[in-house]
Amino acid sequence: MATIKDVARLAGVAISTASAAINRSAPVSEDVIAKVEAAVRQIGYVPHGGARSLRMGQSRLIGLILPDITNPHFAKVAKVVESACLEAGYMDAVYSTSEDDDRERQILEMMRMQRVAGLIIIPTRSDAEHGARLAEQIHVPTVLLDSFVTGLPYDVIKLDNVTAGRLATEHLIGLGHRRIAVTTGRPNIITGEDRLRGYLAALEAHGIALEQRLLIEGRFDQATAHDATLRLLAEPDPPTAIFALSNMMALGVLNAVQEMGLSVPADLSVVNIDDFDFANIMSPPPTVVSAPVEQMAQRAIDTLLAEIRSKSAPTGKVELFEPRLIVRASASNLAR
Amino acid sequence: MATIKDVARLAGVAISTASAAINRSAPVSEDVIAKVEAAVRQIGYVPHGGARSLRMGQSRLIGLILPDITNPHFAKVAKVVESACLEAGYMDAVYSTSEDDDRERQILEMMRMQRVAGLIIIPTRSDAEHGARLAEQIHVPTVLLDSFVTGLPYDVIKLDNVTAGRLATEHLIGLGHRRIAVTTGRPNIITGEDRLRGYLAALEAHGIALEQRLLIEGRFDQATAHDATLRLLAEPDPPTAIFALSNMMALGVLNAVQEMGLSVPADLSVVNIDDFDFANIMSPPPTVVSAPVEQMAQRAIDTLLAEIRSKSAPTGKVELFEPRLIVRASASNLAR
DNA sequence: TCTTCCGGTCGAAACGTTTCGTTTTCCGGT
DNA sequence: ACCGGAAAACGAAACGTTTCGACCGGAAGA
Repeated sequence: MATIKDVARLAGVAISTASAAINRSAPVSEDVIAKVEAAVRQIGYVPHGGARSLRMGQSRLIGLILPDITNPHFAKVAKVVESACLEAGYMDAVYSTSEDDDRERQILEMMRMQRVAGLIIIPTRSDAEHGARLAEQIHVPTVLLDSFVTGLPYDVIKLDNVTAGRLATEHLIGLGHRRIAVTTGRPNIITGEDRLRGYLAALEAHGIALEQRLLIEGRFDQATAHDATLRLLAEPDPPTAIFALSNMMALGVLNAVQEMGLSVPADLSVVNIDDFDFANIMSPPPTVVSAPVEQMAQRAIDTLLAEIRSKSAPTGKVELFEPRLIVRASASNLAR
Repeated sequence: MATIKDVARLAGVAISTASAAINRSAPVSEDVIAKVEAAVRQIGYVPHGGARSLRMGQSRLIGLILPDITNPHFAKVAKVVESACLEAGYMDAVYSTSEDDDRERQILEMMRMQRVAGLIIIPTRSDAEHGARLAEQIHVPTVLLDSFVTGLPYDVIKLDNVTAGRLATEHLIGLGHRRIAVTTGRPNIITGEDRLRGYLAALEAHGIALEQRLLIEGRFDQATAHDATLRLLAEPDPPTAIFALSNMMALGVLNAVQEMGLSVPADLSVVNIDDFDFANIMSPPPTVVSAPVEQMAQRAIDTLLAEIRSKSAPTGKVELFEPRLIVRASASNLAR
């Protein structure tokens, strides 16, 4: 395969000159640039990324670590990041942790092996212990997306989850609901905790007592939300509404209701966080609290790129994005 | 950062011995292995991927190039490939072409720069010209997924698209439909062409004349299918059924029908290829022809890995997977 | 006219691995 | 006690870049 040596020989210049011409990293005369570029095209030269990263101490690779690429929410993030990277001359390596700590560790190790220039992480857990472990393994500019990990000095981009939780809950309360169940994620995931906090705040603001049985601990996935819904609706005095903390959990709830031969919103009102692309062909079109995913992702990659380029230390700033309530048809006035 | 040199010094052995111990690439005594591994752990040594790829001529990276990671169909492929790679000690770099030739070219160049060990491609086009261009840029083991590109010697894994098209169409015909529109992809995408071929075969087998106006050329996306549906349904003598060639196009059709205040399947029957995860909460639950995406992706990465390991030339074999008709509620008997 | 400086070019070193040919060590057989 | 040979360990070269100091010639300033 063609190397820069071949280019240099063909162009009749020194290797270092060819390098300078290709990268515009030092003054080179016009005609030499022309000759070098011609040579590059002629032999189809493509720089060796490995050699480059060896010499320069870091590669033009950016790592994106998220829970599950299969979730449309995260797929959107991946797409935005990819585009931005490509534009900036970087590649990105996307990895799904599947919410598994070991896997996250393994991925982080591969990232390190590739000497990635920077990292965007949506971590599996937000507790301090996990944060410490992460910090130990990470030695490059990093931006935390969606989730804040206590004790880590990195920049954070996330939704105002407390407000999101409050918005959803208050909408249901405004509709007359009092027994509102909520499907949460595992503890130690700040996203979930904050949304729950918003829920609790709304309840309290309206003088509604919290019922522990209505708090369902899941794993942000479809299955647990599905099962919990089945169980909850079979109880005496079932909830009249469910607030699902994520898109996947909402799908689980909706499925369960449908399986039981009940219907939304007649038998149960549902609100969730995260919009769906295909919302208008769902039955019913869901009322949701949506997050500006793409903008957040864009901000994350912009921040990271800036940090990489400026070689500046992370500011440790937390940037909040505002959620928005979109009223459709999955939540209705409580019939009495 | 720690290098293998540090490991060697700490373990009290030569660099080459440390390397052999780490990679098990040459006989090393038990106690030396133990010492080296201890040293690795102690200083947190992680090999430098770039240096490795420089020396070995290829990296432990596998490229996955697909149309759009945001499409759940492709996201599934990405997930399967990622898992398999990780298991085999590889990393994968996923890229979306957005059906753009230039972008595909740019991605391919980055892949080459990284000296990827292999490639899985779902190409944007299937014509010979494009194939030639591709072949020119690719110099590593490659597997073509979903799509066959004429003139390329690589292994191919794909759905039996002709049968898929026939299955869908025959189901509609069996329901009494005669005016069946079909939303296709751009020409030169073999996937679409084959599915269309199945449609035509089914029509012919049942003695139904083809109406050109019912052939809608799209780009496998939601928007074109949406617009076409709007137009088609406004015509005199509109189709009673639509066969959507992809999941995204089906979404477009469904949206359009819903917008017009009509309903599926009462006013229009719809069948499409590719199932939806959330099928049972769609209204109506769609009748589809589904493809075993995950199995196909697994087969693709297995084939690629085998090829990389054995350093054998590609067999150029085309492997077909069978589609399956799943009858739900979006297609019904034609009321007369 | 002599010096200074700068744009342009060059050569060589260094980055961290793996690999291959060579040397050392150790063992069993005579 | 010695030899032969296999197993284990070693040292050095090579992979393809970028970067840095050195060099050269010509223009500008004295």
